[in-house]
Amino acid sequence: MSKAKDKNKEEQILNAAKTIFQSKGMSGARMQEIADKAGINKAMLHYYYRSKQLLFEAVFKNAFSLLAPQLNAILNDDSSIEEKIKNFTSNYITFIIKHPYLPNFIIQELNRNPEFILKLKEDKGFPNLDKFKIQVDEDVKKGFIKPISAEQLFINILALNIFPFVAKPLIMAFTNTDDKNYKELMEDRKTEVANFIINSIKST
Amino acid sequence: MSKAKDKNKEEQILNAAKTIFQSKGMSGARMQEIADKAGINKAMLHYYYRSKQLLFEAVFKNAFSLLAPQLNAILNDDSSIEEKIKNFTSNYITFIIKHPYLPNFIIQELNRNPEFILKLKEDKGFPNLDKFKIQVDEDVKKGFIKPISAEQLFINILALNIFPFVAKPLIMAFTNTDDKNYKELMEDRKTEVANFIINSIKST
DNA sequence: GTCTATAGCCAGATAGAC
DNA sequence: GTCTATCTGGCTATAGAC
Repeated sequence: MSKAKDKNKEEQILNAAKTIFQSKGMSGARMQEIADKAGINKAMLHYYYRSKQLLFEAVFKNAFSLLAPQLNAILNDDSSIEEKIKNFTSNYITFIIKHPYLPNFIIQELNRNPEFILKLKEDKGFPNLDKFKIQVDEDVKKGFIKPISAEQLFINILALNIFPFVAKPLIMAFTNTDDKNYKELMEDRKTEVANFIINSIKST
Repeated sequence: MSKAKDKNKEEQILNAAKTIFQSKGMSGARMQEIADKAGINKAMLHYYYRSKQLLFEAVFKNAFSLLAPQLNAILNDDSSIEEKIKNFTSNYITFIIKHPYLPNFIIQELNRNPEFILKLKEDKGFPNLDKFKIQVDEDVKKGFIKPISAEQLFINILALNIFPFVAKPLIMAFTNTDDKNYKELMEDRKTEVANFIINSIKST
């Protein structure tokens, strides 16, 4: 039974489904478990969402729609590269600390089902590198930053921000930290990551 | 039916199981599918490995034991930080291009089953940061590299190397690349990533 | 060791009463 | 809209012949 103030049943179900799907994946999740968590009957899941597959897709799209605006922020606003990196890193890590299962869920299910991405790409609002690419290329040309392709820089930014959450158990094991220490590491990264990137690309 | 020259049935099964488990995960994999791929009867899987769970654990340990030595290389050899980063990046990316499902598989199943890591940590040969930490701290103290904690540096190295493979579908979608372009991007990273890291940390 | 047949269970989906 | 009961199929695992 999730938080009391879900307006309607549909939302109540969606929230329960989110929790279960995000922690167990499509194939590991059980409709019964979702029903229990939502505090309703299993038959109602089918009444509202018809099938497990459709319920899953609703959850997935919802999850992705939370993430996409975060990316668009870095790609499409008008600030300098350096500011973009600082803002994105700090905002993104703050955001993920609140939704820790999100990136792993999306990555996981896209790997199982790469054709999903085609549907997502149709939506306007799907992150697009065009503007960012122009900006990076210009800054390189003007000598503001060291030569780097926009694609590689973008991959690096994503990697440094997202990976530590996706690989949490691995990282905790390697660095021999408990949950509290891990949290501190991630807090530090809100500024560390931006510095790391900017140090690397800025011209000397 | 996998490559003809599996010495014995056990290995033949293990190889088939590896393929299926790595692409579908524990809960998504079907024993029948593994049997088909191995070209043998479903009952034989149980004869050799008793249960799906045990077969899975065999595959998982096997996968992890491929990855661990790669990490130990960077953590425990005697070269300089800069050389370590260069060697690791180039070797690791070469290695993963050959085993693309590996990191995702390990990360995925550890997230579902964080207690797995406890068993792995018991093995000697489990990657350990102690030596790397001493080296980084000394280099920082001597002013060879900019101040950074060994843990954060290690996380960054892992992130930049591993993430692009884990998030392949996402990255292909964002950068609008096909399989061929993606491969080129990854090839470039064999040197790009090391440069990116070294640029960031080396003293000016 | 290898195979066929089947036990036994569990999960998604639906019928139908209320 | 909501619930109970049940159908149906698929999956792991094993019994048992060879």
